[in-house]
Amino acid sequence: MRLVTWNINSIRLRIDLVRRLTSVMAPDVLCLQEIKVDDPLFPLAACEEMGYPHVAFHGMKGYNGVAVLSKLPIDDVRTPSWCGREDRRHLVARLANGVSVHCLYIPAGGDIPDPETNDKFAHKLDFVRELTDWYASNLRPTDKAILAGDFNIAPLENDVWSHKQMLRVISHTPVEVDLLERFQASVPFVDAVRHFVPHSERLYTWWSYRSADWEKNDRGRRLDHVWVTPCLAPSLRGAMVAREARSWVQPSDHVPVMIDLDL
DNA sequence: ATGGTAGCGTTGCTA
Repeated sequence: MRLVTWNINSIRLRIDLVRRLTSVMAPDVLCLQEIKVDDPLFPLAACEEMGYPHVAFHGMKGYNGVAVLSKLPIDDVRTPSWCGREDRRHLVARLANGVSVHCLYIPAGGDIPDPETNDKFAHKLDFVRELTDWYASNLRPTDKAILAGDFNIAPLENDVWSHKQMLRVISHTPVEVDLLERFQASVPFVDAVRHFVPHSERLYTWWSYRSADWEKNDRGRRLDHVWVTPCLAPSLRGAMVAREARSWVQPSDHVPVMIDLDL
């Protein structure tokens, strides 16, 4: 089974890029974040035409929103919400092969890395704490589950272009990296991409729209992740970050992340 | 220290 996750930054504006991705990579399951569309306007027919008859989506007008496109039947869909908000950042699709796919979009957290003065950062930290508690009590290491999405946190030194300069920049601050590590340890999850790419190797999935010449400067961050439960780790066969998608016409600022499993 | 771009949907919010 091949799974790809991608923060698409508007599924309607970039539906042709979704088409390009699915024809090039042919995932069995595609997790999308920031679809930025209310459910009645979701491009369901286009997804079906691409070969994904099973689609679950949970969107809202203008912001956020997540979707799972699948070639395999989806037996059950859940859309948890956190911190008392209806943010539409989380969708759990149970596939007919017994694997649960958890599509997740963790809040970015704003600019100032202080939860006392920045409500968005406080929300991000609370969001991860609530996820940690929920997964610790609801998911076991023997459950077949994949957690994929834009986590908006780059945990490792080589997940950012400059560890030292990023320590005070939201996405790489010690407090959120520590919370993400606790979250990962709660099940515990296996980082399916770093399973194949050594920690000593730089790896990014996001480059800001604001930086000119992103490719030359390469000031990226690894914000997008795929984690699997321990029982799926022996089935992992490969992982890849589709960096070339950042050069596509009118690209997302995130690129697709892929894993292959032999179930 | 600052500002840079993009999307949504109307002009400010979010990333």
